This record gives sequence, C-alpha cells and structure tokens, in this order.
Amino acid sequence: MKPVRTRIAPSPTGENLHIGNAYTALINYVVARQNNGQFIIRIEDTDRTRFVEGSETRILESLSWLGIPHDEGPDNGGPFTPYRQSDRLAIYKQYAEELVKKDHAYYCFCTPERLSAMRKDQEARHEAPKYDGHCRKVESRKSPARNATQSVAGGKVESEKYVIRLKVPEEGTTTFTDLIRGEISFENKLIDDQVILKSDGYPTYHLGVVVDDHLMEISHIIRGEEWISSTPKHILLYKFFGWEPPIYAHMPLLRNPDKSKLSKRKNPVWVSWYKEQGFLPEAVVNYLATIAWTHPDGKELFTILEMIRVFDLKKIQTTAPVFDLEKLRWMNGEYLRRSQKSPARNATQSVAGGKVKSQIFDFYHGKYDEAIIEKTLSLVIERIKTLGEYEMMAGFFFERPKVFERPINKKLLTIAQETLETCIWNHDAMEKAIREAADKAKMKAKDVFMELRVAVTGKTVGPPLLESLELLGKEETLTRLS
RNA sequence: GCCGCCAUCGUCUAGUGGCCUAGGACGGUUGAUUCUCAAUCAACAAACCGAGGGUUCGAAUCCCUCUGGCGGCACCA
Repeated sequence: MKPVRTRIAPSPTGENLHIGNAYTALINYVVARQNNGQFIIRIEDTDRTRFVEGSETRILESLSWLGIPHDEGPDNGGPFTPYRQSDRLAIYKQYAEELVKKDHAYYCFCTPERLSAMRKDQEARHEAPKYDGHCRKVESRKSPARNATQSVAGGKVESEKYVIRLKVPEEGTTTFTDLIRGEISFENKLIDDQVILKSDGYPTYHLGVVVDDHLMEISHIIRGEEWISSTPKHILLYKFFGWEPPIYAHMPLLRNPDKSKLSKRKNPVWVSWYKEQGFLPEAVVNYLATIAWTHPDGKELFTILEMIRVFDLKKIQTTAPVFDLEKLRWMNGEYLRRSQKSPARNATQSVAGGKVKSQIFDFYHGKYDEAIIEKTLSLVIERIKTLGEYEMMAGFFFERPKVFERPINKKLLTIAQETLETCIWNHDAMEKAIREAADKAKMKAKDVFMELRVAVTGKTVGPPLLESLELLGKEETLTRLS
C-alpha cells in the first residue's frame, strides 16, 4: 500500500489561520498520524493580488500553537522542497506546456474586456457563465511565440498576453469517489475550460494543487466541501497527465449560526482570536474534533492522541455543522478545571495542575505576579471559562477597585468594618463574627456580606468573599474599607 | 439560472430494517447547596426523525418525487 501523506494548502491571503483551515488541518494531521504517514504544509501563494504580508508566518504560528505539527513545510523543508508555490513557477509552466503539446490545453489570448463582455451576454441570455471556446477554435493562435513575432512585425515591442486553458472534453462525464460521500459525477459539457496558467506566469489553484499533490506524493486529499465542484477539473488533469488520482474526502463546511458558510463578519474565524480570548489549544482542538465526528465511546472530552487512536475518516458526518462558541466555552472551562483541580494522584497530573498558573501568567504577559495567581486560582478557576476572564474575576486581588458596580450602603458596611478590625484573620472566624454582628444589629448577614464584597472588590459577583479577604490580608482589606 | 452536496431536539450528534414510547452532550428551566456568581448534584422541557409517496409483516434507517438549506459556476483560493 502507498504510504499515507496528507496536506493542507493554505493561502496567505488572510490575517491568520482560519478556524476552518485549522479544522481540516486537524483531520489531515490525525489521518497521517494514525497511518504512520506524513502531514505536509504547502503554501499556495499564487494570487499576488490578495497576498497578505506576514500571513504565512502567522498561519504557521497558529498551527503550532494548536499543537498540530507538520513533517514537511516551507519552514522545516522536506524531500520535496520548495513548499511554497511561488517558488515553483517553472514547474507549473513546464507541465502546462506539456498539456498544450498533448492537445489537452490551449493558449488563450482573450482580453479581460472580451471575457467580461462575453459573461454579460451569457447572463442576459440566461446561459451558464462559461468560456465560449473562442481561442480553442482559432488555429492561427496556437502558439504564443508565433503571435509574439507577429506583434513585433507589426511594430509592437511587447508580446501579447496569454493564458493556458484546460481543454475539457465536450462529451462524457467525469466521476470520482469521495471517501465519505461516495460517487460524485459531473457532465463534462458543464465544466468550464478553466485557466490553468495565468498571464502573469502563475498557475491557478487547479494546476498548482494537482501538480504539487502528485509531485509531493500526497495520498489523501482532505479538504473543504467547497472544492467538490472543482474536483472533476482536477480528475481531468490527473487523467491528461497520466497520473493516478489520490483519495478524496470532502469535509463539511463550518457554518455561522444562520447556516451560511462561516465568515468573519458573523463569527470569529481567526485562530489568533481564540488564543487572544484565552482559549486553550487543547480545548479548541477537542471541540473541532467533536464537530461532525463522535468518539466511539461517546466521550466529549479527549486528547488529540486519543483521537488518533480511534478516529475513522469514513465516519465523518456530511452535514455542515454550525460552529457553537458556547459549547467551545464550556469545553474550555472543563479543560481549565480539569488540569487545575486534579489532585496529586500522579506526577503528570500535578504538572498539569501547575500549568494553568503559568498559562495565566503568560496570557497576561507577566502583568500579574505568579505566586499570587497561584494562590487565587482555586477560588477563581471554577468561575471562568477562558484565561481572559481571569482578570475580570480576580483583578481586585492585584488592584484596588476604581469603579463600583453600585453605591455602597454605609450602615451595613460599618458593621463589617468594625467586626473585621478586631477579628482573627481566617475565613471561619470572620464568618462567625460577621454573622453575630449582623444578628445583633438585626441585619441580614447576607446583605452585610454583599456590601463588604462591593466595597472590597467593586463588584457584586466574584470568588468566595471571606477566602478572598484572607488572601488579600487584613491590612489591605481594612484600607479598602476606609 | 445551471451543477453539486446535505436534511434527527435551539445547537453538536447517536442511530445503517425490529433493542427507538428516538439516546447523549452544549444551551435552557426547576430544585438542592450557598455570602454573590460559578462549580457540583438531582430533575424537567425540548426532535412525531424536512414533506409526500412507495418497498416491507415491520422504516429515522431502503427507493422515488418535492421542498428547504448550503456550496460552486473568476487570469481567487
């Protein structure tokens, strides 16, 4: 059997790694790992007009943050280097020319103006927008060299611009088997004579993927559902080159709550956003895994390693799922608590226990003292779902409140203040003393606690009050009260 | 418009002809706990399995039609 090699082919046209790409990356990675194969990253930067500076680096960073390592790629190389399409231009040109020689492709000199006029016409006549085959039929325009000569003879210095188009058969159907959807076929007459080499010498996606996937010996193409309708073009390309096509699996597209394709307008899509919010990479990966696939034991929480053991690509659900941020938040909270509270049952768990502390420390770039974070953590951990919520919950430990959620009832507060001044500084003693004082003053202890809370923390919601005061210390507490 | 993919609680899903009076998780509601909020525990509501036809003794599960949603139809990926 052929070695398993999977890949993702992101294009550096966005701010960061798209969460949908992270999803396909995860599946590709898992499939490679469970078959002792390789997972490759290839950068498809053939669209210079949409190129975003620094995007590639950020994509790679996000992937590594997620814990999805690649065996070969633009940064770490590999046997099929280079892994960036803009560095492989000569290869595509050579293969495109080969197709022309074999009469499976042709030069096209149509101007953008002619093409748009053609499309307008087609639209007016309610026809499918499709290249009309103008240059496919014109014999004299077979070769760009000849044409260039003519231009020079005519006094022009520049050679005429051209593209290379795929010569799609006019009859028959193209069929392929999708690993998770079964057989899918398209009528050839409906397939456009796709441009495969642009006038700037760059390949289009269609030529680029096919050539590179073949050359890089990719065995499984696992990509988004949006590619289904262009797959027949790729199949045709494989056929014309005389290559064996890979195994295809089209993953369902992630959706917005309104069921449209996941977009940045309606949902946070950049992986960096999840990091900035304080989601843990393990939780993001775990959530992604549970989308469209269920652990055979019905488990919701599991590691990527466990997934590799039991994952089955064929069991992927084909319905496009809505991305549920709420469920991710729940899962993130589970991860936070799970790694924190695990008692020292064994060494690995203790290590995990200390992890959240340093994660919070790193998350705030050292703004908060690590020792204090550690002390406050047990009070706060079950009240936050992301690292980013720590500040809101525990900020008062580090800084006196500047604003108060509501005005303070002085009468109630005075009871607390007077009691605490003479109190032993541990929460049991404080509780007992405050309750007694409240009773004596014919006040509800509950209300006294609330005033105290607002006065010390500025908020009506927070971690257990007396335990917090214990940590804060008598001096600081009393200062805040006065 | 044409082509394609898809269709079970609000959401993610289990279910592959009888074990389904359709199971789990998130979210929701109620209660217990309680100095707030959480966490935790208990319980409840929530899909007549998109609609209509078949096939079968029997269908969420197989077939057909329709409808709906989504995707694609670029010298973008």
